[in-house]
Amino acid sequence: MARPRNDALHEATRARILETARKQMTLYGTAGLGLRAIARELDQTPTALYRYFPSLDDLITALIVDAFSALADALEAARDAEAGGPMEKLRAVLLAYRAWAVANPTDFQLIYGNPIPGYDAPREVTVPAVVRGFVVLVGLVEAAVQSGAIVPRPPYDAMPAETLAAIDALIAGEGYPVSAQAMYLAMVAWSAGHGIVLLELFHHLQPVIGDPAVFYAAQLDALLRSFGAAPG
Amino acid sequence: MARPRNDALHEATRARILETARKQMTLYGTAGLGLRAIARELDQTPTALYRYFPSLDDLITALIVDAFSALADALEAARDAEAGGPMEKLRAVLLAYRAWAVANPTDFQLIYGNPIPGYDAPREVTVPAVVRGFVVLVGLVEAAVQSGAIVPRPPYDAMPAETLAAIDALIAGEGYPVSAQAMYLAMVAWSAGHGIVLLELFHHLQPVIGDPAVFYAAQLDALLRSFGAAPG
DNA sequence: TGTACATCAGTGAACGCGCGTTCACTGATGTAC
DNA sequence: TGTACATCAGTGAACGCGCGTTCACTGATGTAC
Repeated sequence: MARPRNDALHEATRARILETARKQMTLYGTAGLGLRAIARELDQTPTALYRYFPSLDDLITALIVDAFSALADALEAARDAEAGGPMEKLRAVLLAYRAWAVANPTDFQLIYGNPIPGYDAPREVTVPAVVRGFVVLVGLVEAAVQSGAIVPRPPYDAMPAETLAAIDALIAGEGYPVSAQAMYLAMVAWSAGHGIVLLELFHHLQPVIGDPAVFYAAQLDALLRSFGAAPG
Repeated sequence: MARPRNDALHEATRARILETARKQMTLYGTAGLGLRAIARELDQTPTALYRYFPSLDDLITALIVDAFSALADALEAARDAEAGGPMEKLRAVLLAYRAWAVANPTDFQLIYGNPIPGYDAPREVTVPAVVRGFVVLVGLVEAAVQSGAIVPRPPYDAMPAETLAAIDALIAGEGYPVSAQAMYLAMVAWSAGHGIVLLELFHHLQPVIGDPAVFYAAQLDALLRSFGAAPG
């Protein structure tokens, strides 16, 4: 080939486009994303972007995958930075979940909020990205169960038979090396944190309870205490 | 006046417009709402809608207020239909919260999901609509506390000092006839349910735990048990 | 050392589309006199 | 009983705008010979 593509430069421009897209998204919402607006901000022709993304939908997919990866990075970093046992690491990871959402509200809306009209995420590329973050959570719950930090105790010592059957089927089907109880408690913790984060993000919490960080930490500690151990 | 406006007819047309808007919203998302698209669906000129709404933003505001009202209606109906004590009524209301969201996913996204790009909700009209639903929840928690069905018990017997201060300030400022503890527990229950509902709405729950209704009911019972009483 | 040329990043015009809102209007209708 | 007219619902053309995507192109650049 007579003129090889400068991969480093190409990648850098691609990153600049995504960065600008993220900025636009912050200003105009996830549904306000547009190729022309991004190009305008970059002082470029709209058509120039087609060198980097075959279509707007592909650009959105890249944004989504990046967001899931960044969230997973944050969760892994929190886990590895915490020196304590699995219970303390679990606490750190759930705190990091909220922290990331608050620091990156638009990215959080992109991956966990309303779908973008006319856009359909290709599952084969987004699902692995979701799983990576969830694995951090489940892994720590499993470790806490193994170490005896989490002990079966009401009301979380049992789960509905139907729920257990679904989890068992998933674990068997995908070959995940975790117990059904760990996966169940991970979902319990995730959904609990998720609810607070979303209410905070759209300002439904603050008028009542003040600082959401305090409220979130209190709920997290209450939940972990119910799981069988006092918070670290 | 020579030609009085037929108020019933006018109101009926207004309702038809809102109904069509809701249908469009279901198909194309909350951000896909458009005056022209609604008019097209109604076989009318876009300008005809200006007889009923001064602008698209006013139409969206009407949709939001209606959605909050419908949700509050559903919660009140669930409370009044349940024959048991405050604890049973509380459980019924929280089940109704999820049921309404699942039955009206787009309306739920409209009021609790991503904001619509370029639209700003007028707080003086939306805030009272939000409050009406929340009052149902807080009222029942307060009644349960009064009746002794909810008793102070770890981990929900206390709350952070900062949270208590914020809630006290709100209660004093607005003159709500409830205790801080009741308002706190209402927020705890709301955010817990909210998280499950949103994960279910965007299909993050189903691949793991199967039927969200079962999971939701189990979490609800676990929470109410922690509040101090066995579920009805 | 010089040159042909494949490939690169990016341009500029154009396509067909949908959008919210304005304006001047049309025809129907019910009331006041 | 008849008529003028204010108000109604709705029309149709037009405004200026932004959108994603196509197409043929320009000029630079680095390699192969």
